Amino acid sequence: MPPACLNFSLMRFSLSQANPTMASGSNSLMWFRKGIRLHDNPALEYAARGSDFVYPVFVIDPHYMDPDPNAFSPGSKLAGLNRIRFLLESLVDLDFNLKKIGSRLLVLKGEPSEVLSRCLNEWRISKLCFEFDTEPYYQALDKKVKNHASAAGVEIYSPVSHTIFNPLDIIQKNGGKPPLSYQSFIKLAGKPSWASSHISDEITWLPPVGSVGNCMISEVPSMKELGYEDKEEDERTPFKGGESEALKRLRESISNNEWVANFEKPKGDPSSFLKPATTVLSPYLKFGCLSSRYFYQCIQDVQRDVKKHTSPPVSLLGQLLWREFFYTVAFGTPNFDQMKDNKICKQIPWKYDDELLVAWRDAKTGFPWIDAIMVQLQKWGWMHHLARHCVACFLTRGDLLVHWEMGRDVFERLLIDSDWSINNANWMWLSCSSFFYQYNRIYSPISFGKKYDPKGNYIRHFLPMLKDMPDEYIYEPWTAPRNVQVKAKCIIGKDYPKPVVDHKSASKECKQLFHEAYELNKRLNGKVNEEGLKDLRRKFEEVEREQEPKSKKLKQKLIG
DNA sequence: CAGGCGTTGCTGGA
DNA sequence: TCCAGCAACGCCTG
Repeated sequence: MPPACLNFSLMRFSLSQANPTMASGSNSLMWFRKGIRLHDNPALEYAARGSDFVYPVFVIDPHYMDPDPNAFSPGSKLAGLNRIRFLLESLVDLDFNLKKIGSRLLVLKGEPSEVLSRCLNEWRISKLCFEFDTEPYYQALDKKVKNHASAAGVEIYSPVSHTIFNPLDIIQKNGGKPPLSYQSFIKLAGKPSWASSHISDEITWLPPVGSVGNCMISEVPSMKELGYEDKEEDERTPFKGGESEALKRLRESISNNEWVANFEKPKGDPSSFLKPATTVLSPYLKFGCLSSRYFYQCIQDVQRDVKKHTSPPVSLLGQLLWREFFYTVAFGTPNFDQMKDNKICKQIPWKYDDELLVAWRDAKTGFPWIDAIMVQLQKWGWMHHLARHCVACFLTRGDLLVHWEMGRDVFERLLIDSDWSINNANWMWLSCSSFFYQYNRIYSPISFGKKYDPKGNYIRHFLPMLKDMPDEYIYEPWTAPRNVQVKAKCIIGKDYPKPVVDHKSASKECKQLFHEAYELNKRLNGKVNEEGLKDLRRKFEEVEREQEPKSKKLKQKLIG
């Protein structure tokens, strides 16, 4: 069981007391996974306390980092290039910052639990320290590692520091079940125990790294050394990984008191890409380059200085609490990343349609607003939150009825900030599978973007083939007369695809399907089996066939 | 068991 | 910029 939320007073004194002359003959291993930072890092501070030598380790898991030529985009089996590069940049920065305080990062390669077992043995480690992690992958891995370590008599310290609250505390407070709404989460969570005190400053000293013996250690590898072709000329994410970059970004964001105080998430402009409407601190929180607790305190300091400010859920602080909420539900819900056997997930007869999925994934839906967002995802690994809503809604409950798990996989791979708990939660939210159920509220792939960017600058940037399309057709280029298409050097159906569905009829069908699927879920109290879903899908396909001639005619008319 | 409420819908009108 | 009307869900609270 993870220890309860941190005692910050302990952390404040920890380093000054870690005096090398008082050495007790112990070696510590600090295992970095997330939490790639020196500030507010209780596991690292504990490792430093009273140790002769501290071995800061990062293990490169080939499963996560080796190139996979069969993946749909360049990268490994699980991550696209942007996120792999972001991670390497974060590690280089960590190594740099460790070197400034007399240490360094030791990079090893292999299955993490095997690598660590060897290290514990070779370096005669007495304390193994690593941040507690709620993800199923780490839960399983950490169990293995803890078993190895305990058998070898190694002390384990695994504090909760990736989140502000300990998800386990919240779940216990709620009678063993995670809260299912933001408001009930807020009530349960209250204020962090350390809200009125200040968390510790950055570490200024670490015990040296001991002899590495026979363990194969290296510097942080480059993309090339990992086997990736990393062409400079490719458009890549403008966001650079690392703690230094995170703190710089944080300071820039919070230096504008008024902006912090008036932040209202739903009012941001998703089409603003040169100057994003949000902080873009999410990738740094994901990898723990930025401490969520430090961020929380910084926002609080700003709010104390201003007359009035926005409140959760829309405020900046509210965004951090969304993260906490989703981490808590994800930790307390078995099979959180799937529809089947997931108690909080509505059972919907989704399609497993590869053609539709690929059209969406590869920015070929024929809806410029949707496709531009998907190009930004591929190139930058980041889009505004509302842009994510639009494409997720379009793929699932709004238009295509493709399974949310298929969209989730694409986001998980390509986003630099993809986070297991938050990504799955948001896909369930947007697909009306959990948390949010108003399936009649559908984002229009045409008019939603128009509200913010009537001239279509965002579309023109990410879809250059449409750059000369007149404003009045930029969101619906298939309605442009032939001569306009010729003049814009963009023939619809040749230079840019025709729309993959007619939004009006597709969204109407989606609402009908959801009406029936919800009814079935209600009647069976959520226990819908595969047979039930099949029936529903069959029934619905009949409706689709009946409506097809009509919608085909309409489509033809639209396309001309 | 009913009523209030929910981070971010759309259209059309003032 | 704000509003009503649209159609209407489940969760939480009393």
